[in-house]
Parts: sequence; structure tokens; C-alpha cells
Amino acid sequence: MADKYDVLKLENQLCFPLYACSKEIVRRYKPFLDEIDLTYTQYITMMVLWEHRQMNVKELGEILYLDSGTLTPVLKKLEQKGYVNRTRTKEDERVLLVSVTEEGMKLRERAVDIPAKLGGCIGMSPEDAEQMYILLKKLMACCEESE
Amino acid sequence: MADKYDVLKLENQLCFPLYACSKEIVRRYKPFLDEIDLTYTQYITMMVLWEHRQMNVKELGEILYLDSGTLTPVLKKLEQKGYVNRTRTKEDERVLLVSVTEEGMKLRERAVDIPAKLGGCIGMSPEDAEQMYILLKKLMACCEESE
DNA sequence: GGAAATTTAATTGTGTACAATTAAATCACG
DNA sequence: CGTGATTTAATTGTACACAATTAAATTTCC
Repeated sequence: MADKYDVLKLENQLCFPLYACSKEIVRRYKPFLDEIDLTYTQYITMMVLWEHRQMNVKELGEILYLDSGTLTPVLKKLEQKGYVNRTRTKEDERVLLVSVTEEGMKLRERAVDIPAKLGGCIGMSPEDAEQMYILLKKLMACCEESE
Repeated sequence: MADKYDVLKLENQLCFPLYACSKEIVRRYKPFLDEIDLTYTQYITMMVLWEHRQMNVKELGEILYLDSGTLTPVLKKLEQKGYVNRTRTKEDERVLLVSVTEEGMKLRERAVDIPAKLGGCIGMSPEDAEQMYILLKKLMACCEESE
């Protein structure tokens, strides 16, 4: 029954479940992120900034796998909400330094229970989650090394 | 060294590698999809249509996890390229039936080697890919059952 | 020291995603 | 039979995502 077009079936692809799953999880975040008025992209950006306090756009992009075309509007929005400051460095005027404000650090307090809330509503076993994490890292490494 | 904010680190999230990996894989498709002038979304839509020949927007959306807000412009674009026809059904004028054209089926021939090309440039072991697939299905099921 | 190359972020343009609303068609049910 | 509820796709509005280009600052290298 197999024919040469079987490889083009959605069910035989790894990429599609990955793509669908990613969107689905982000969708699950929405109700909780709505409570603190952040989008998912704004949220992961704040996660990096909460941890590092200060970072330039290039570094942020490398960590988040996003380019300035995506980050510039996100960062302007976060600045507008009062969570970050955007300033050029003295040493190199090209570099834009993004730093968390007082207000931004307060937001962290309201975000700290989101991961648990999400864990509660997704409910994958810790073993499976661990396995998945390892495989995703592996796949990501595969992708990057063949660059 | 652990503090209560550790849960908010990017590295402790499952969702972020999922999100980043998904985007990275789609990015890897781009050069090959460019050759047949399809975007990734257009490609997965065509995959469903190649297999089923004909399908309405609602069914397509259920398979692809996309709503009409996303599908309508994608399908109009595919129609414009000559790969699909869009017609209302006689029995129920609300339902839009999307069917592949001759031209659309010809495109399948040009797409058939894309999965192999991608496999070549990503190079995850079949065992890992299989394991990943199982876990993604599981995670997707978790998401949906807690709906 | 200065022109060419490089780096950095912003801008532009196209294409998703998705929530919310709209509008038309169909269905349900009193 | 007819009206209110439901279903279906399209539309509207907001927010990514990313390739390609631009512009300014810095570095390289002669």
C-alpha cells in the first residue's frame, strides 16, 4: 500500500507535531499571561532580562533565536509598558542596551507562579518532560551544527 | 544557590526549546520550499490536500490546528498560484470546499524529495526521531484532554 | 589618517497566527 | 411555519517572525 508520496503525509513528519505542539503550548500560556498583560514573546524576553538584568539586542537575539526585526517592536512595547529601559552604550553607539526597570522586576513576582500553573494544566510526567527536553536539545544541536 | 525564581529561567522551561526548535526546523525548510515557491504554511496545507484531494476549511483547520483567520488568506494565495480551487458546496452554501487542481498535483512531484533533503540536513537518528514523535503526540494529547 | 569592510539595530515588506466580530446559511424547536 | 440559536468562513485588529535593505558607528588595513 505504501507509495512514494507517503513521505509527504503530515503524519510521517516530525516537523508538523513539533510546530503544532509549540503553538498549542503557547496557546495554553495565554490565559495566565493575559493576567500580567504580556504576550508569549514579551514573556520569554522578560525571562532573559529577569535573569540577566541587562543585555544588548544582539545577545538577546542569540539567546531567544530572534532577530532585531522581531525584537525591536517587542522591546519598544516593553519600554512603553515601563518594564525596560533602552539606551545606547557610550563605548559603542550602535549597541542598544536593554535593562529591566524597578517596575519590570516587580512583574517577576507576579509571573513566578506561571510555570507551575502551566505544569498543572499540561500534566506530562517529569520523566517524559525530561526525555523531551533532552531530545529537543539534541535536535537543536543537529540543526545548528549542519549550518 | 537555588531560588524561587529558577522556574522562570529559560533553561528550565520545556516550552522554549519546543518553540525555538519548531522555528528552526521551519527555517531549514525554507531553501527547499523556495524552490517550489511555497511557504511552510502553504506546504503543510498542500500536504493535507495532496493526500485527501478535497476538503473543506473546517476540516483543514482541525487537521492543521489553524483557524479560518489564518487559512482564508493561505487558501486564497494557493488559489491564486493555481494549485487549488475554492467553491461553496451546493448542499450547504456556508461550507467552502477546497480541492487540488491538476497544477497542484503536479507540484507534488516537485515536493516529493523535500522530506529526504531535510532529513539529510538535520540528521537525527531514526530512534531519537521516533521517540520524539511519540513524546510530541503524548504532549499534544495532554494539552487537548485538559481542554 | 582615511577609505572600505563590518557590525549593530532599525525599517520595510510579506506572511502567518489568533482572538473577536460579522454576516450569511442552516438548524432546532415551539 | 417562523424565529432564535448555531454553524461556517470571512474580516478586522494586534502581534509576531523573518528576509532584505538601510543607516549609522566602528573596525580594519593599507
